[in-house]
Amino acid sequence: MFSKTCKYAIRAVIFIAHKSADGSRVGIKEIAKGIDSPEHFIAKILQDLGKRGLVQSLKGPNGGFYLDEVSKKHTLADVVEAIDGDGIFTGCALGLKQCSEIKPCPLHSKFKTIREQLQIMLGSVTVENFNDELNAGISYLRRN
Amino acid sequence: MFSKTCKYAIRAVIFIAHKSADGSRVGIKEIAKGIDSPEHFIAKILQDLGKRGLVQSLKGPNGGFYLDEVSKKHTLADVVEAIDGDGIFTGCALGLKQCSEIKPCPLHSKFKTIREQLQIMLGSVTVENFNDELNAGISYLRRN
DNA sequence: TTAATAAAAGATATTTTTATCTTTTATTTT
DNA sequence: AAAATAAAAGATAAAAATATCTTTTATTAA
Ligand code: FES
Ligand code: FES
Repeated sequence: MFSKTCKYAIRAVIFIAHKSADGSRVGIKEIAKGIDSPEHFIAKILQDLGKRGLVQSLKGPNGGFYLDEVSKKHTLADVVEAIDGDGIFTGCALGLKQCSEIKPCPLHSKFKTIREQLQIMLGSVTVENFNDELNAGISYLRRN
Repeated sequence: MFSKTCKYAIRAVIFIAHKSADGSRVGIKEIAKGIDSPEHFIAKILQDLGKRGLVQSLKGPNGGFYLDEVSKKHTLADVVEAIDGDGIFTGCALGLKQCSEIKPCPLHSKFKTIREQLQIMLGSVTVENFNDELNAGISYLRRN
């Protein structure tokens, strides 16, 4: 569904939203531990998300990653698109060069419905939407 | 969504079902052209599907690939599972080691619905289901 | 203003996926 | 039986994804 990179990215932004909700910043080590990802790898991913304006960061002591008011409101669809591109929302299920109504693949009509539902679902939740349930221990960003 | 290998595989089995519906066999070159895939690569994939009993083949003149009565009835879910495994049907959207109700990721409940719909959709169509529409030129297995 | 901290940037390495090429085996036709 | 055909098998290669390591830059605190 999503690339491994994208899964890490989603977990990371949700984690940052959660941990920096009080205005503080979260370091890369804490993030890596919190979402169970390779430290240097998630660093690269966040660097990329930073360039795209999906996360903010500060260097030096007390530095780390955080989200400004705009970033908090980004949807998971934004994150997915930033990392994996829009192929998942627009591409052909069977890999035809072009998904289209005019010359559709055999799966087109049935697949389209599901693809749209995925897009609606991801577009309807912001990265900060999960803060409460993470606090309450109702959902998790890592497993043992 | 699916690996490139899996997309080729699905297109190939649908193509074979279509072309061998009359009891004949289809050669690897015709398949590769018909679904616009690298010839040697789809050969490897079909070799694999052959071992798993999802396609049949015969060597020598008039040889090629075909589907027996059982194979024709296999669903696209069977093909996907043979190539990509069941991760798409059972795995966590965010890559947690285990998808579960007890310690779910933030996306679990919403994602589960979509994952199930995908499984139902793929499980409800057999590889031969598309023969008529392919004949009628209503759907396609390649684009220019 | 020096030392410590933490991310950014750059370089390299490993693994997995995708693709290609060659040789062998099975089958059929002549 | 020999020649031709076509897939199976094996070996190699290229590309992409994932992961790690090192150096640099920015920021803060002592
Ligand atoms: S053409 Fe394949 S999904 Fe639209
Ligand atoms: S735990 Fe993530 S989808 Fe079920």
